Amino acid sequence: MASPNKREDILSAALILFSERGYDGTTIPMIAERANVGAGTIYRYFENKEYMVNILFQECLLDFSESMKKVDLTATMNLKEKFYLLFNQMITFAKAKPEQLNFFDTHCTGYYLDDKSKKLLGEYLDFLTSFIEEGKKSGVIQDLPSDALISIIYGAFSHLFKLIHAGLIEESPHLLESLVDCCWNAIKIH
Amino acid sequence: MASPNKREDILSAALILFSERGYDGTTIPMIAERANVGAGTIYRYFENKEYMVNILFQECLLDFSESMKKVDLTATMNLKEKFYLLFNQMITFAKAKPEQLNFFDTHCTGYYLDDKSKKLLGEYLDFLTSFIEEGKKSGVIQDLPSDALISIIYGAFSHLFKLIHAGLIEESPHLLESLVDCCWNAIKIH
Amino acid sequence: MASPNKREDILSAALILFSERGYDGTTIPMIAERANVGAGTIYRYFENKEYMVNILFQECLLDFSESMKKVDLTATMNLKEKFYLLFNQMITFAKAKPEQLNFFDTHCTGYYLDDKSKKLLGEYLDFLTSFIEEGKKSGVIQDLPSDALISIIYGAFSHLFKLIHAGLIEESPHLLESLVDCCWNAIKIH
Amino acid sequence: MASPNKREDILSAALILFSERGYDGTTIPMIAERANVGAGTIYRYFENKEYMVNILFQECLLDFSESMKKVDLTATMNLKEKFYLLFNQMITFAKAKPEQLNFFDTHCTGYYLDDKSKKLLGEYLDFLTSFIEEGKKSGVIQDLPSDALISIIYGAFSHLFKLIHAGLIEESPHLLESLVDCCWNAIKIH
DNA sequence: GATGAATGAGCATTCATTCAT
DNA sequence: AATGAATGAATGCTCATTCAT
Repeated sequence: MASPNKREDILSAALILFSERGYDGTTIPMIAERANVGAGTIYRYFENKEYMVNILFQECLLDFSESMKKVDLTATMNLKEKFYLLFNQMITFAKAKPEQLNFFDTHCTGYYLDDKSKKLLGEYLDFLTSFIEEGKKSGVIQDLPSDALISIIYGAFSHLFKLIHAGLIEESPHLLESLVDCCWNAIKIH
Repeated sequence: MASPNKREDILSAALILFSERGYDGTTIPMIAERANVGAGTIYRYFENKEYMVNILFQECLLDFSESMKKVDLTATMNLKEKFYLLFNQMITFAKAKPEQLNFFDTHCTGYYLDDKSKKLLGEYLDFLTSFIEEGKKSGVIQDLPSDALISIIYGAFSHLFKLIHAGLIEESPHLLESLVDCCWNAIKIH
Repeated sequence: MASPNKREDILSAALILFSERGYDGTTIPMIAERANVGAGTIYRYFENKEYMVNILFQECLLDFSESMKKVDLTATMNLKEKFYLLFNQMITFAKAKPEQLNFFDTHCTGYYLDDKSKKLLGEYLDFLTSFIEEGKKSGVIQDLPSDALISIIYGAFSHLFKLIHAGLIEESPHLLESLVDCCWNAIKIH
Repeated sequence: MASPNKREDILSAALILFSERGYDGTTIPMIAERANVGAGTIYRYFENKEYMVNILFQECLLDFSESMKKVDLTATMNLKEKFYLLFNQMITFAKAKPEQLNFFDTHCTGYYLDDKSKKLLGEYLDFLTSFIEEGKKSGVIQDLPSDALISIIYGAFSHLFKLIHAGLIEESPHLLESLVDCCWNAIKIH
């Protein structure tokens, strides 16, 4: 009857509520109710609400970045091939865990993020940056600041998935295939 | 000494605070202090906090959409020319009123938005949609759902400006010119 | 209808409740109810509960020590005369403000007292000490540590008044006159 | 490894914590941690927190009063000799079990004391009273209410030991011998 | 019109107590 | 017998809102 893993129940509930209503718009009683635990139980697992968002943020980010780093980029591939593999991995993640993406997106600039969360975010961006730098060096990606290029691609990607997740846009294989093309066309040298 | 237009002072203060801390993370006393008015004064101008976000949202959106609709698109222009004009207008708006863009972006899916706000948002999207539809008909824009195309372009644009506004990316004329190209390349037929 | 001095109402209520139930046994709602104010109102006057006890403690102690320092000790008096004047002043205070004495007595070793409260307490004890020292030098008071002598006298005095205040012992002019004698006999050289 | 007597461990921990922080300032988890038992274990030995203070209070008081009643007062002694024996027994107890004295002192007026605790306290006071009455009859102790005289002596004694226990006054054989004299002088007929 | 003192509902958090293991 | 995870009532405190000035 009792769930064997209350910690996960709480994090799942928090993930969805934070995504829907934001950090300050979500109350501990809301999380407790959705997780089917008493309000006090939450404090057995998380020191306080702020620690909780940060842990959730870090777990989401690690999950996402590990998924990305898992992509097998062999040396013989050209950059476009690598880009497509990475981007498709991002799509795979977004389809599998839309709430995580949404949560990450809406909380990555929160005033409540602690140093560890910010550091982790920085590290992940560095990984993406180094990929883009490689493309610029080999002359296939436009010569714009790497963070700007990442921002453009990630913005397009995440905004689209936010609307898909909200049910405002219908997902289709064709759309997702085209999305990769769109993003590649946005940054490649013509 | 006293500001002649307290209503505007309040809205300006709210705009910035809502952008930085979100709706629920912003308190009426915070707004009152930043606007240099008493907390009670806010209730002379706005029925309550929820009405206030909605009015602010609607004013921002109207301001934005009027700015877009003001662009003079003469019949002789081709679609790319129109796109560039519209997009550059969006950039002009973003540079002039970065807080408004940021506020709009972070609040357009808020659970507290009322019907009027949602209706206005829909109308604005329709305007953009009809533009994209035109491009698809004339065979210069890819055959993807219009709202998806808008989402891609708007996502790229707004995410970049969010980072510029946060001081994480440096704005430059070259970057902004290239941004239009990127977005056009993302959706045009190659 | 509304009391003109809510701060005093709150402090009075807190004084009595803290005396009766201790710091931790007294809740903010209890204080609010007794003071006839809303619970939130208390926080307009006191940063938090801990600040409140400390302010109350300091005000009580200042009131008490000012009352003692007000006693006119002319140079021509001998030490016994001075002792009787001071002790009677203490009794006067105890009769006028029994709750203050009781509160002071039960809270002067509280773990929640801040540095300012402790400093004030130290200064007051120094005043008493210097009086006792004078008596020891002039050979009329026993040669024991001054703080021990103070403790003996104050202990006898405060314990008796605690029971009087609790209604367990009946106060009478004769008792109070005798109390001074008892205390003087306890410390004088025979 | 496990203590053979958890009940005593719990009472010892509670005694010290209640003395230092008061009844309401002490939590069950605090007691459990200090006693090296699980929080739930406490409820095997004590129905609830309130029963626990009362049992502790009663055990302390019985311990104290038995120690006092154990003093061998032979019929041939005069009252002063008896007083000195009794008082020195009190000092012996205070030196051996300072926490018990301190706990007793700070909790004997607690709102949470039940009828049994109050009855026991009354009985103990009656014992002391009858001793004082004897002295008054034989004309060596002043004619003041017995409970007042007890209060004066006990107040002086307990206050001094509170400060000794707190480390604010240094204990010395001379001080303790003098203390008896002080207290006797306070109440005897001169 | 403007204020900010006052309020109490509601928040994050703690803690006495229970109970499955 | 002993534990500590789980609970929810109750705490200290905040804040949207009201209203007397």
